[in-house]
Amino acid sequence: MIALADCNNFYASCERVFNPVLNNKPVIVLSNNDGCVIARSNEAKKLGIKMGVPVFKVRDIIIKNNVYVYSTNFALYGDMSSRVMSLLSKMSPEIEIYSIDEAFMNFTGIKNPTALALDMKSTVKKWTGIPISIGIGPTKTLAKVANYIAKRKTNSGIFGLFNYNDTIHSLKNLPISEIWGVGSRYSKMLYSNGIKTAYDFICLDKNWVLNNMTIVGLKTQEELKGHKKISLEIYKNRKKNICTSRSFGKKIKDFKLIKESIVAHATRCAEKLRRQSSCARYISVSIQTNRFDNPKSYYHGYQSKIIDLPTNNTIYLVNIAVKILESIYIKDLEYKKSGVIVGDIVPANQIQLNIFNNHQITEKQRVLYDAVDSINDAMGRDKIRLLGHGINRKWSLKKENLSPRYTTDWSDLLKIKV
DNA sequence: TCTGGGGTCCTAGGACCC
DNA sequence: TCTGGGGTCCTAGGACCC
Repeated sequence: MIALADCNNFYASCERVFNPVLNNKPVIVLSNNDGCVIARSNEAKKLGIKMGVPVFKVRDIIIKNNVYVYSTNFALYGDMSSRVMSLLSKMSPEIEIYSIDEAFMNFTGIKNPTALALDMKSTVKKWTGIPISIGIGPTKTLAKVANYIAKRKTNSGIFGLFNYNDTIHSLKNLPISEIWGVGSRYSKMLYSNGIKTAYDFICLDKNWVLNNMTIVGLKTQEELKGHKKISLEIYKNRKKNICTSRSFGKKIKDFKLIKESIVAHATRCAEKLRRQSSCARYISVSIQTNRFDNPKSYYHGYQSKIIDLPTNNTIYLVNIAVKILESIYIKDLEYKKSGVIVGDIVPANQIQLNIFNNHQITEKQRVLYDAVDSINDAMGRDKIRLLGHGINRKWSLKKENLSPRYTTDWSDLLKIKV
């Protein structure tokens, strides 16, 4: 048996933990740049605020109903997440942390899975203040189905698919679009073929699924039938790509400002590489105009380069990134977004040395980067940075409704009146 | 006026090799 | 006029996830 624990309305719940005024009130959290709605409390969902909707489209609802609005505060959410995950992993050591607010756990051999799940739920609530739901099933995909039901149709927040009849009954009531692994494209395709529920889907011929939805779709179908095809990944693997990108606060033409953003993104990528002790062999830079403007004039310039020797050297990566930027930048366009991706990542200690290259981090540079990284960890991001990074970050984003970093910054500790 | 940011996996097709 | 058969590697694009 596999269990899936999922934090309810995670970001909104994090805001609530430190501000009880928000209890029972509609709360939403916005994406970077205060652009879209990316989390909603149940009360906000009831008001009809949809996931991913641009804020300006629901402004009237927000004002009319006194919806509490927050900018993203990832320092807070990341810290709350690691508290929740550490509690769960104590109670169930075989755990795969799947996302910031979800974890799969191996419940094989557990005599009373429901009791364990209830215990987890109350422990997490007591120690962190975060409400969670847990679904249990024979496969990951069925655990997802169970979690879906736990959230919507139970009071306890716990639901298990333990036998055949329950499972069939649940699948008959599950819309095809809610299946893990079936997104908007496949839902549309399946729907137009008369497939409306998860049950309809498992009745389909295997070959038809393979031909129309590749091996990935077939795995999903098998998992829904109770056959394990997606295994629990307990051991953290290094990321295969690392991406840093942002929309600008406003449209930008000026090469200098765009360059500053690319320097900042490449710097961040190098930091992320060093944090996981790895090096990248490939780097890609992209710049885009606003894709919501006239589609004919939309420009998305991107280009990648193979690095001859894998590296996590900030200065080297920044230099390549800027060179790539120079070759994709077109004058007089108004840019809205830029990004840097590094990939083909290898562990730093497994690099084949090459005497003709000298951008490998030397001992001296390693000491330098260790110092820079630890100062920035302690004092705040970018306290020490390359000059090309810019001073004002004029390209940077809007964050108008930011909550304090209650758990990660001394100056933002919650104040209690005595 | 205002539209997120980070990932994964699979496939088809082209370049190249013998 | 006739024009093989087997590989590998890389990239772009498309699907998905939270």
